[in-house]
Amino acid sequence: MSKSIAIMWFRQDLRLSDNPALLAASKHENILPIYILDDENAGEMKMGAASRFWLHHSLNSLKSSLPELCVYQGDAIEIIDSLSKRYTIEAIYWNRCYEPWRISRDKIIKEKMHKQDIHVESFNASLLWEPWTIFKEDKTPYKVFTPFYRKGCLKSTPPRQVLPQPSSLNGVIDNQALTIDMLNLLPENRWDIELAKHWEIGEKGAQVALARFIDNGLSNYKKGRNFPAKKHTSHLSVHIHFGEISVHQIWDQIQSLPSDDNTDHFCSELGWREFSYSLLYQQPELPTKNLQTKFDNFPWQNNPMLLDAWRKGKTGFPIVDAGMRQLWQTGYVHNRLRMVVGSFLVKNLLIDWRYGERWFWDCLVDADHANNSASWQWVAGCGADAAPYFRIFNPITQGEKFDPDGSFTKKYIPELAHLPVKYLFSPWMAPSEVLAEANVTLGVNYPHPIVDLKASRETALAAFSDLGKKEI
DNA sequence: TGAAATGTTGGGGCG
DNA sequence: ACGCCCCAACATTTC
Repeated sequence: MSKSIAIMWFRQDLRLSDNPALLAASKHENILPIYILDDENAGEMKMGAASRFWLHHSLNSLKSSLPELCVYQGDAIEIIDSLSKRYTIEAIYWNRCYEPWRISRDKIIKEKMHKQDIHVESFNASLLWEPWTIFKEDKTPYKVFTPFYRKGCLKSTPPRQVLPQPSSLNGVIDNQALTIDMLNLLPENRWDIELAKHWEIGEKGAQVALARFIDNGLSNYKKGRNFPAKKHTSHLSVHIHFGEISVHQIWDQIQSLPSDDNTDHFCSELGWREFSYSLLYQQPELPTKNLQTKFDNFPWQNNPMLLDAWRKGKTGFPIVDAGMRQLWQTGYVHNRLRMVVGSFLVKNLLIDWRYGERWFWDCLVDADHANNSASWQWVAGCGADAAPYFRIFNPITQGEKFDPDGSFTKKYIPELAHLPVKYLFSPWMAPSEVLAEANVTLGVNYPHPIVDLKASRETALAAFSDLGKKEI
């Protein structure tokens, strides 16, 4: 007789606290905690390189806090099937994920297990409000953020209570499981070593990040969040994405503080995440298809040279390059700069937002399908409740406004470190003696601007305006 | 969660 | 003293 077990299937919930599926599994005598790297079902949506690096460390962190963690690689449907043949399974527990490919895969597994009379139970661990519960009065989903959040979420049933960590867990080892190292999640040329220095990965790191944010960042969040050189953003996105901390835990702690503009604003940012998930749930093709179909006719240029310069942070526009180099060096970009570099790619370079989405997907440690695709559609102007297409960021003005002393830009572009702030965001305007004094030679140690700001802006606006005419 | 173009106002220099 | 012009500074409109 094979051993009788309950399976706790970890996915995007790599934590012990406030983990509903784990708590349910902990009532069983013998638990097999598993993680499956399922690139097969993910297909094009499989995790990018930066995410894999994070996953590697997060799994190790999780494993060290559990009696055991068994990892597998491949089609989750087959792997769970095979487990069901080798063990007597009392139950399978997991927390819900919302990517379309996972929803359809999980549905198949659920049906298969039901046929074998195996109890399968899924829980909500990563959204404050389930996307199928928030609708307008006419029963259709919200398409505008503010009413979605204010009338939909805030007026709905409050988020569930935070759950305690299981008091005890009896882990079982499956000798056919792989080791975490065998998943090959780390890159061959070890850029991950430098990246790792910027982060504390795992459940403990997530709690530290939240505490640090509440102590230092939150008090001036609303204004401070716009300045990349300041430390007023939470840096929680990646921990939330991997479920090292739950939004319920965050919401709960912030709501327990005296309410003000800063706490409200931060909570509304969590609301944007809910909104993105709602959009993805209602529109599974969000990552690839313009929500506003008139953008299907947009005359993208998709010039590979320009795309390459953007990726490498060599556009000749210092605030853009600083953002893109921050992405490459740390796996993260400050929110203000995500908007700046996004606007620049789509509107000044006329490159399809999907190229930006793919690059971010590969480079961001917090790459998240719902957030990434909803945000790129927002920047491009083709999404729901999107920034209007004519809102084109001026990288000079944005630099001057949001990095006024130039410290952020100079950190990531050391070759401009000696340039006076007056010319830092537009080095091509600097008199030649100023450039010489600062040891800057355009075209040699820092690029000439790859486009003309004014002309490219006008081209983009004209292309967009044509779109409107075709529609009619 | 823009920016540029255009419009308006009011203080000060100047004939 | 007065009108005229210039032009910041701010407001509104347009893309």
